[in-house]
Amino acid sequence: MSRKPNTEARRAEIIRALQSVMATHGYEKATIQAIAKEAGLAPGLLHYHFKSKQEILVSLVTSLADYGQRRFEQIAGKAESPMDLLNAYLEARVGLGDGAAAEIVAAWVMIGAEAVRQAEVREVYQRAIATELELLSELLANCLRERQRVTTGSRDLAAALLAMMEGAYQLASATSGIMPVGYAAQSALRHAMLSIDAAPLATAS
Amino acid sequence: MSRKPNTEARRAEIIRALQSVMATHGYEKATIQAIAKEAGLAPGLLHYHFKSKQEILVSLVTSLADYGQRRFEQIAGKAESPMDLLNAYLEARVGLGDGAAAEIVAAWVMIGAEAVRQAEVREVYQRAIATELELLSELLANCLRERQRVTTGSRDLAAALLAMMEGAYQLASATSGIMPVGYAAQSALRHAMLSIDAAPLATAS
Amino acid sequence: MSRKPNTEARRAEIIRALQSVMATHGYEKATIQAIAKEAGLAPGLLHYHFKSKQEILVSLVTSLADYGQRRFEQIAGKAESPMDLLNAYLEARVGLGDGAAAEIVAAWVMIGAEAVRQAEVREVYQRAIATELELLSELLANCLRERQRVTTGSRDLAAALLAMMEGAYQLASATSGIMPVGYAAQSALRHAMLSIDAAPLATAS
Amino acid sequence: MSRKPNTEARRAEIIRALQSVMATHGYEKATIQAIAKEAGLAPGLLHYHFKSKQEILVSLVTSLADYGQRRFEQIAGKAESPMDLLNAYLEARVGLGDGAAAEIVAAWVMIGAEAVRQAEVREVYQRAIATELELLSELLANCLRERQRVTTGSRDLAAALLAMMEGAYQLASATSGIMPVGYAAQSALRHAMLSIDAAPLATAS
DNA sequence: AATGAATGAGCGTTCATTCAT
DNA sequence: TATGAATGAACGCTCATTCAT
Repeated sequence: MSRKPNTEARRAEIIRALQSVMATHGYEKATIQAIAKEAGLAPGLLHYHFKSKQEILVSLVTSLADYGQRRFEQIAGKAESPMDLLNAYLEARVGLGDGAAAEIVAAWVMIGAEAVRQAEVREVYQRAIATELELLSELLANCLRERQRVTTGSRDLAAALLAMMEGAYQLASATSGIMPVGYAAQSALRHAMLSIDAAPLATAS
Repeated sequence: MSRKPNTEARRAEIIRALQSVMATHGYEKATIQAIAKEAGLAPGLLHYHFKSKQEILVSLVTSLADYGQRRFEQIAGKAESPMDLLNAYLEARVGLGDGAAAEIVAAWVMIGAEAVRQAEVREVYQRAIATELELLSELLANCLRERQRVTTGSRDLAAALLAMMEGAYQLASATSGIMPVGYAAQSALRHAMLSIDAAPLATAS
Repeated sequence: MSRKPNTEARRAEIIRALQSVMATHGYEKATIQAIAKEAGLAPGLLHYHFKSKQEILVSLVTSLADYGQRRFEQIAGKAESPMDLLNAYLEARVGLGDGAAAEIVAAWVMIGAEAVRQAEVREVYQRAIATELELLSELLANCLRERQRVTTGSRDLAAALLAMMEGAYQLASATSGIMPVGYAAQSALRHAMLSIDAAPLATAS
Repeated sequence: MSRKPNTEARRAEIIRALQSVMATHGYEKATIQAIAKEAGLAPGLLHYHFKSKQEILVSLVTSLADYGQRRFEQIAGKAESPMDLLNAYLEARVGLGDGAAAEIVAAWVMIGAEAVRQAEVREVYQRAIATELELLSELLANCLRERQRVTTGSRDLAAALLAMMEGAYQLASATSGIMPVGYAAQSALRHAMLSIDAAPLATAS
């Protein structure tokens, strides 16, 4: 007899709507009214499901981080070698082709800017970045190990690749023609391979 | 009899104040009141010297682009070889150490986000990025030529390096410890050198 | 469950408040704050029900035009002869006696001035005037026909009478004693009757 | 040795500039900056020659009233009969053909609206209207006397004609095609003549 | 759960007026 | 006289948030 709570579904709709509006209008101009309209909901409902506008943003950040994780795991399922896994990761991050991806990428750029100025957003953003860094670092280390190289430089290399991907997001969103997102995957992979090959051989201890 | 115009000086002060406030609060929260306070001016005066808040932002973008240009030329003056020049460029872009640099870097990240959503900002941002790309591309081509390599990949390599630097700006501003800006210069240089060495030799035709 | 919309009622209140404030302070000085206070509403609410201040003004113009129309129809209901109808019209337009009328008249004068400088207001103002002109023209033609006169001059006469009424509004609002509004009805009627009598007889064809 | 004061010339320029700007933008939007630009003067200079913006407006009203007076006297110079004089008056008031006239007419409409809400403007506006009324009344009385009619109705008739002219200004400024200013002169003259002819004969006492 | 009206602080911008030069 | 920078109050408008229904 009790009503079935649909809070989780509603929250997801709202988060999704914020992502969509943020992609083109930024966070400040993503008004509650605009998000509600995008989601097809009454404005008042948003504050029923979320305490504040910032809470929607924070939820979006974790939501996007989770989405990236799932996407990688999905693509990685088919991979067998460490190199395949690395490739799968880069593909999951920057090898996005369709329109929905452009929205996600633009939204992520906006999130990055908000992370600079909002401590609460920064916290969850940082956590997401740190997780990425760790994952990528591990993937690179595995590649290095496979080729009998020392793994000391894997974290620095991961940071460089991460920066390249984030920068590609930015350039892809704010310019046209100069740097398509998809192109970044190749660049990153090439950089990774060059660096792996250039790494010193691990001596048997 | 008549009063001397001081518009140029005032405009510079205001632009500088916007940069400072944007670095920590973003563009939307960089209110006219806040900028005026930072500049030590009356709020109304800002609209005497600028038509709109957006005009201040656009001026800041070109101002920062010019600053980068001058900084490179200054550092490049001492350089002799193509490799030195490349190094000087990367140093000018990401080898910033002092506090003022962090402000510039953070402001540039905010500008990048605004470029996504404001056409007028995007235009001038794009122009700045294109100029950088061309310059860096030329520097890389010179390095390639010096080592008798084909220069076909120089533009793609330049784009990758540019993305890496922009991404480093973002990560440096929004996270701590993960990726210091200064570190990006080394990464970029290493990537450049690896790529140059890996480029095929130019055959005498 | 859901709340009932009350937009139409609120819009009417706001329009009414604008009319009241405009009558004594003009359009520019009829600030959103002042209108809100007059209506007993929070200032922000005005922009919830209207997109802009100008939209309130445009709504007021059509509202007043409609009111005039209704007022005429009401008075005209008792009329029987063409001359009675003409009299009813003039009465409805300028034979206003009570205090509410003075407010309407003054507001209309302000609207006239705004129509000169705001294209959007001019458009709806012009439409209202054109409707009046057509109606008055028809009423005059009927009077002329009843007396077997040619109706060729009816439109010019209508324009002259309309001008006289608008001018009476202006003089009644801006001066005291020189031209009471109510007096204009008599003048206009006299002018109409003289003109009708002076019109040439329609010859049987 | 002493500098030749040019205050009067400057004041005239400023008044003229206000008239020009008011005609299209109204009084509130006729900013000091805009008036100064129209006059080709520095903004600060306006408050050197006038105490306030309102003082410029008041000066404009008297200036326009004087201009009308001079214009009538000029045209009236050639007139011989009372009827010629009446005709000359109406011609001077509404028989304006060129472009400068449209500006004056529109400015006068704006002044009329300001007179409703500003006591100080109303005062001088009222004085101008009263002068007009007296003059027109006298002209009509002369026409009536010439035809041996009683002059009792001359003032009421004058008021009606004045209203018609003011209304014609309004309609000519805010609408197009419905009522050209120039047309009002004929209407008014016809109305005057009909009324004069209809006035009862003065009996020899 | 859901609606949509209501609130009021704060935004960018305008502008009459003042004033140092 | 003349200039143009400077001031600050007030404007129309936006918007996150609250709340009665």
